[in-house]
Amino acid sequence: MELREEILVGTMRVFNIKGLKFTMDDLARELGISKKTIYTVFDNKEDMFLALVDYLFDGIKEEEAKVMTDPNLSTVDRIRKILGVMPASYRDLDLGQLYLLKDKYPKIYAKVEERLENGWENTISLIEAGQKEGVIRPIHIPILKMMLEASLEQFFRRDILIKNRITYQTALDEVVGILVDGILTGQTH
Amino acid sequence: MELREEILVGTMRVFNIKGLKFTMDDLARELGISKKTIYTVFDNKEDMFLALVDYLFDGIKEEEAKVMTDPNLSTVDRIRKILGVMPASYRDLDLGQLYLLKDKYPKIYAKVEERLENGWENTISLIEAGQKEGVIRPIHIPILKMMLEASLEQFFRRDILIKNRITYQTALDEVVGILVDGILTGQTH
DNA sequence: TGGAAACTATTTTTGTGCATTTAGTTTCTT
DNA sequence: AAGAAACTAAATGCACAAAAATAGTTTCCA
Repeated sequence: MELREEILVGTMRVFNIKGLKFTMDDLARELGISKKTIYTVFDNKEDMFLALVDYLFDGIKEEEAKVMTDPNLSTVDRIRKILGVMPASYRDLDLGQLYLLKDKYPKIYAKVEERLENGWENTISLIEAGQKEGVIRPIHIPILKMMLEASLEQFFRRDILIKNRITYQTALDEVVGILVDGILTGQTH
Repeated sequence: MELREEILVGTMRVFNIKGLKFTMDDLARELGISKKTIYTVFDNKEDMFLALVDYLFDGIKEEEAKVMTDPNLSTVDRIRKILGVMPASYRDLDLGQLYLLKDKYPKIYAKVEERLENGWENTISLIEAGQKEGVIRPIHIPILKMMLEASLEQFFRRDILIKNRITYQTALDEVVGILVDGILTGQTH
């Protein structure tokens, strides 16, 4: 792994351990390199964060592209899979936490916001396709989007998963399942 | 309407206008009565809040009782209706806001927490009944609970409803609809 | 009886100086 | 070329006092 990527991955690690208030010294210690080396790659902390956001979302886009181009999947299959892609990457880094950087790093906040918004383009086009096919009910897509995002947020904010002994993956699968299938049985697919 | 109830309803109004930082002077002005009169009914502000919480939840319980005892409804009908009862009362007062009183009025926080928890007893028993009947899939009820609560919270926190020109009632119906039916068409009920 | 308004004891908020922390640089060393 | 460590300027946090706001009481008046 190249140095640049190593630093970004290390940033995620130290971010998850120390929270959003990690210092560049923390990061250097975590990586076992000196700050000087970090600053040979990135001009400043903000640039590093911005690169991290792109790195994360590019990974998501890549996974989404796989789902979109897989010829063996139906539209509904694709929706079911793609609804899990973005949330899955939350395991690497709680993107919601980045929102707390709003005051200190407004640029980062704007970038996360923008990429979270654009990150739904594939999903939206799939749902619209599904609606044209007649397999998806006419719903307000922003509401569905909001329900998924809000549910994810709760996984981190409250200790609901720990309390109920549910793993993140199980919970995520169930949330997507409820959104797609609802809670009723006896469906015709 | 008796004085006590008038004060509680006025508290909701002023709470929704001024936010959680309304003063007793604000309330007296809103009601067109003097503080003295308020203090003839309630010993202090905290007691008034506690009474308000009970007032709200008693209203919810009442609506729920109607749903539970209506002999014309199936279990699924009941679930669909009862999932809307608690959220509907959020229109009167954003209960989520009361959570912010945690530091200043821990007693109120505890009461809201306790009543929100107990408020799910009817819903839980209905879902369990539905699961026994085989009409509801085996899901983790806490996750469903969390999804509804998290979605509601978003209605108030973000301006998503205004942005998309969706009324609260429409959004609420759609959230409940998605939770119960999912987003797929072609279900057998 | 109840409203208006003045009053007071507490709380809450605000501003400020001081100590600490931290981003980014520089120096020295291997 | 890269690490360790010292360094600086700026940001942040904190203690504490002054100022403002507010809960609850009291007085007076219609």
